[in-house]
Amino acid sequence: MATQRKRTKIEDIRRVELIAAAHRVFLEHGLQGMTSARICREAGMSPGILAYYFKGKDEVLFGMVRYNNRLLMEDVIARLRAARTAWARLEAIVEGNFPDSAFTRPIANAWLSVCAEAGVNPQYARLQRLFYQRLRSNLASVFDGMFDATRLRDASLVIAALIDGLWLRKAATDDVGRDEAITLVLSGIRSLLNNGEEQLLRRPADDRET
Amino acid sequence: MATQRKRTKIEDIRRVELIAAAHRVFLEHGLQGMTSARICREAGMSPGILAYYFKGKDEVLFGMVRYNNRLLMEDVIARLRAARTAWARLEAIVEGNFPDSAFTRPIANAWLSVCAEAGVNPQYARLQRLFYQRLRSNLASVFDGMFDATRLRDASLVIAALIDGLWLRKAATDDVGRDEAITLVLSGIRSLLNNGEEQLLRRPADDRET
DNA sequence: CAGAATCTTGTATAAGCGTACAAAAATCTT
DNA sequence: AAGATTTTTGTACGCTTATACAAGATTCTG
Repeated sequence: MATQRKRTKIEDIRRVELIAAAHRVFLEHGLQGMTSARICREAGMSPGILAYYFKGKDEVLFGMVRYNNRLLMEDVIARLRAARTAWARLEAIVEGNFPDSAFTRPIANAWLSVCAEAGVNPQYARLQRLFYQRLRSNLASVFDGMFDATRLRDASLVIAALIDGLWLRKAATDDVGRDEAITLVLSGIRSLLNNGEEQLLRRPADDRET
Repeated sequence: MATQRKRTKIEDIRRVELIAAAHRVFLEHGLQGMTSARICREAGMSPGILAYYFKGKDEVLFGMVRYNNRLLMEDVIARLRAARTAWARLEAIVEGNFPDSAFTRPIANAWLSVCAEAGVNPQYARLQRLFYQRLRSNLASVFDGMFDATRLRDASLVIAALIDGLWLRKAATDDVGRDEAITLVLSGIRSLLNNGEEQLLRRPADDRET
């Protein structure tokens, strides 16, 4: 029992350290350059350590993606809870997709390389789909009762596309800042809504675009 | 002279064949899985042939990307030339970004992997930037005299983001068809324009969304 | 402080990659 | 057709990678 407790503790510590190191390497070198050796070196450990705590490199990677998604989602959920109007909830969702000081070129690139890998590795594709479903259900919670199913779908598609497209742009040219990206998405959404749902959504004009 | 002509001919043939084979491999296995050996096997030649006609693998790759970009752009330019109204020109640009029967998951994925690589390889990044500049100058030609610089920039950003986002979505979940994607982008643009530029752009209501 | 369990290291292995290159085959020249 | 040139082949080299594993270091137990 005592041994059990200690073993578990160290094991968890190392796993977290390795995942954190993997995350740093990931952001710096992309999915491609995230090698086992580099992860271990970044964590200040020897090359073989990774195989001791993880079944393989993929396990580290999935752990990392899961970890980050959870952080992101917790943030969005917290913001959603604090929001009082429908528009504020929209803002929360959008801002949650551009996490504070995480809308940077390296991160955009890293995320992009995961998307690219998802096309080959079904495991990644599953994570990707989960991500989209969550965004869509968040949006559904805002538009609940305002839109019919097809209009909800269209709106979700367009909003998701806007967000993803701006991330992609960030990765490519890095000429859009976080605040500008959020403003663009929100004003895009406003345009969509003003074009037919004037009465459905409480007018966002009384809010600030921040 | 005769030798010159013949040599050049064979050389060009092989280069084209290899680029075509590279393209097929690229679509099937992604940028990652596009190895020299596979390209040669796909072309029905021996592994060493690639080094004979190209300086390295990258040269094949850049040739491939350039070739495809040129095809795409020629298509857009032809459509633009045929368009008579501003809205028709917009349609041409948007449709040109969803080439006929090329809006498929494998292609979306392949394109995505190039974007991801562009974050590491500056050569790719250059191609990427050229691509964006062309889209932007095309859009500028439509909005010429209607928008000021900042508004043009915003519109270009949003439209490009919409297009890219839908491609990314295609790669991830493959739940959007080509026609639907075009419709979504065009109606998104319409919303944007209706929200302040009613008089500037000839009303698109008299056009069909096709 | 032994002895055992746990943790860590460093290296070895095997696979896959791009590329170079000698030799073989094909083609052209005269 | 013989010799020269171009084209193609197959292989081999060097490098990088993930992973396995024996041996050493550390920590816990009694």
